[in-house]
Amino acid sequence: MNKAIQVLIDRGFVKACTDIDALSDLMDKEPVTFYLGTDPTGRSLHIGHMVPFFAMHHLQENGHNPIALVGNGTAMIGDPSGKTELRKMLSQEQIMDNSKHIKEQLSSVVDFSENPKPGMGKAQMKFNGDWLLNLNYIEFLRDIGSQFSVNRMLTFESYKQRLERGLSFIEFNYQLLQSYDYLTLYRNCGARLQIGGDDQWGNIVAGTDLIRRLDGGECYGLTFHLITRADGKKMGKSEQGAVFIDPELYSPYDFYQYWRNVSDDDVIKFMKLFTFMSLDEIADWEKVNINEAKEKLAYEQTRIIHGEEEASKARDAAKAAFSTGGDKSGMPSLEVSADDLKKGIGVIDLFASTALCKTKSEARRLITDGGASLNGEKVQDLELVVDSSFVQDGDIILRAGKKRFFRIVVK
RNA sequence: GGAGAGGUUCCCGAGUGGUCAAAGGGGGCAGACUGUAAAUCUGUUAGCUCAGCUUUCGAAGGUCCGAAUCCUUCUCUCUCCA
Repeated sequence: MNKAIQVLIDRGFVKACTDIDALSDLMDKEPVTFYLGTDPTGRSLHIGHMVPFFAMHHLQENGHNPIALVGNGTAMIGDPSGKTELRKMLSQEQIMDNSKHIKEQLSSVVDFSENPKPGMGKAQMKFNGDWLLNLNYIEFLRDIGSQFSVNRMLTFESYKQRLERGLSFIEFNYQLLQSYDYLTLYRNCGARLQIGGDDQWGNIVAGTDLIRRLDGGECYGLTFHLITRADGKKMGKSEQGAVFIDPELYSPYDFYQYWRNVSDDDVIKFMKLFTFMSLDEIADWEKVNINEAKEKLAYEQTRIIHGEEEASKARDAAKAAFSTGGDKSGMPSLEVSADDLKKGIGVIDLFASTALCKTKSEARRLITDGGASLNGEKVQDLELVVDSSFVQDGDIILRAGKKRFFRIVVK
């Protein structure tokens, strides 16, 4: 088996391949240009999106050339695969704005530099709007549409669910557009492989079929497991919503905490998928205390996404919160002026002004339930007024429940 | 175009004139137990100036002392027919 593919198999990525032996031979023979598409439907990617990009990283490291395709064209349509409902229509401006963010975010995992290190593949980024947005409808139907059998499409697993709940024609076209992407990248960039999550299987196979029919070219598809957590929840979803890559939407501290709190059963699996640690190193972590392994996982993952400095800050802040010592500065915080504090702030207002509680009712409830603490002391009184006398070492530490901390910094 | 069904609080889903801020489940939050894990049990889950008040049941009007529940118009979704 080809080395690059073996890496992906060993790390637990691979779910299915159109022809793994043929693909392996091809990759042994020459560097392969491969692509992965993402539709910019949100302002930020979340960690669930990242699995195939980590795979892309490993393939690049082994000398193959990635194309990150940003679907600013397909984002106008919406992919029905794996979804139960029609995607909300996005405006062109939103999509372009999203695309910009995504480009930056991918750089943490994939090296887009002009001159990558020797032995590494050269990566590029493409936008499918470049060829999709100005398509001529009639021409497209004649050239591409004629190659697709509706009967066959209807048998695809990805449409089954939607056939029951309703599928609009616009989404039914998605597969044709994604196939056309593949065809275009095959023709213009020599792409021979498309990778993606397993929900993309149908779309990917449709693409290889199209290329074979029109150009007689042999191309491949490789899909990865859709990652689920041991508790059955969707990867990348936290209680608050998606775990975004963008630090504005999801702070590095919370990001670190997300990984710090994964289930025992997921730790090793996630190390393989979401870090660049070698398999040998991971095997060593398997032997040590599971809690330390979680810390390592959280640190590594945060380092990759947010950088060394943020990762250390997040780790120190977590230490400060959960044990003693450590630098608290990475903890989510809010500045309050010394004057305001002198006057005193009601506990309810104080909690409600932080990310700990969204509303005053929620703050009231939290205190009533006995889940709120100030500097480690449980808040008993709803009427309590917090003033300067509560300040210790320049700040006040609020806590909701056992593990949500917030720092009030006096200015 | 015709016929029918339906849009309920974060989600699913009850509710057909007052006892409805709305059953039940899921999810979330909190408490107990723990290892910042899982499982389990308990409480809680619209907002606020919180034993009171205000805004919610697709939208806008109307009937009534009183509507999520009745009427009118609009709108969206689904199913069947052409």
